[in-house]
Amino acid sequence: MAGTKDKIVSMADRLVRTKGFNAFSYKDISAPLDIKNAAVHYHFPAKADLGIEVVAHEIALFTSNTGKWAHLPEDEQLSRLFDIFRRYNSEGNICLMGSLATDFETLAPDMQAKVQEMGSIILQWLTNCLEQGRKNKRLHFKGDADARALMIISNLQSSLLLSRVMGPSAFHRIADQLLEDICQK
Amino acid sequence: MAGTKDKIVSMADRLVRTKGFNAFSYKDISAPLDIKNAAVHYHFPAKADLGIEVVAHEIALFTSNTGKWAHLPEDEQLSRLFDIFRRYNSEGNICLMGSLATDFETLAPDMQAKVQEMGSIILQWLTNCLEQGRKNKRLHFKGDADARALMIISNLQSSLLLSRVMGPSAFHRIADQLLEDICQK
DNA sequence: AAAGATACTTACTTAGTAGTAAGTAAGCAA
DNA sequence: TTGCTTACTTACTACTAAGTAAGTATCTTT
Repeated sequence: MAGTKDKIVSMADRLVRTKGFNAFSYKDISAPLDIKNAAVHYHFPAKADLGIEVVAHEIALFTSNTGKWAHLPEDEQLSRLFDIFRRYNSEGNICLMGSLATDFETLAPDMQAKVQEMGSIILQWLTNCLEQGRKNKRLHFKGDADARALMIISNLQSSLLLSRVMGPSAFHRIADQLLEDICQK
Repeated sequence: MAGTKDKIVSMADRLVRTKGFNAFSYKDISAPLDIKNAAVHYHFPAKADLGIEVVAHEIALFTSNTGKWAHLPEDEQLSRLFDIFRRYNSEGNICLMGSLATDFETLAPDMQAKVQEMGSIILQWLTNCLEQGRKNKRLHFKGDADARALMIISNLQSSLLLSRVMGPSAFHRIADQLLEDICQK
């Protein structure tokens, strides 16, 4: 039996990705879970506490996933990352970074720090993956690996946003071209 | 004498780019302009009316700019587009599309339509610019011009978001790599 | 000078928001 | 059995949001 606390975090995650952090309220969480507003405050006194938990959960998930892929060739690892975003897209979700970066200036300092931590972790992993992949001749790109990592993350993030406005095919067209650019050459 | 209405739109534009559409209130506009809340409602009865005007203003600006560049070679036109984003970055602003795409699901239908219109106009221009540029051998890229246009817009948009979280150098590293990829080869 | 439009202000309503203080029911621990 | 903890609910405060109705000062037109 998944506890109330987990359900709240899961609900908040979904809401951040669909409506944005500033656009959802505790009522949006409490009503569907059939609990009271104050029950959410019991587990997460301030909204920032809930936001931090959502980000922490995402960091844990990312770390767990990339850990499982560690034995795979780099192009395959990259492909798994793309699959995650592909699923976000089909579910109408945007990525946490994309959503929270927009509202970044309005977030509490400790939540800002957590978002930055998430960014660093993702970028570090991707930079390493690209670097190793180029060494093993499985990936091909010009310039610094960390600049290229920034570009890829930026593209994945934003393609989900554009998909929402221009239709979901936008994501696939960007992702396919991106993979083609870097895997074959 | 710039009228109050223009000042309101300009203020709203800045607020959308810094805080997001859902995170600012009419008070954030009326207080700095030293007018009353209701004065903003006089010009823009509903918040969506103001949002639509902000987007319309951006469309007009974009059309005016690209019109002025029409005589330039395509790589130069592209470079001008990048300059605009470079200025956004140095001012700590994100682009309208990036900001409004995050909040897209929470926007009124007529405002959603206006955002989509803006997206179409920008993409159409960029696709055309890329296509012509490749024909004239001034730009070099693989695949469809409209997929590439999506990628570039997506990268520019999201690099501003990432800059906010990971530091402003993120934008420059992405933009420089992007231009290098497409101009020389 | 009179009538009307323009651009507001004053003063308000309605409907939310995050957050809290105090109480309670159920389970466990000594 | 008494006391403590967990996980809430009830009932609220303080505040902020968008939006409105009615009044006013200042131009503009006739």
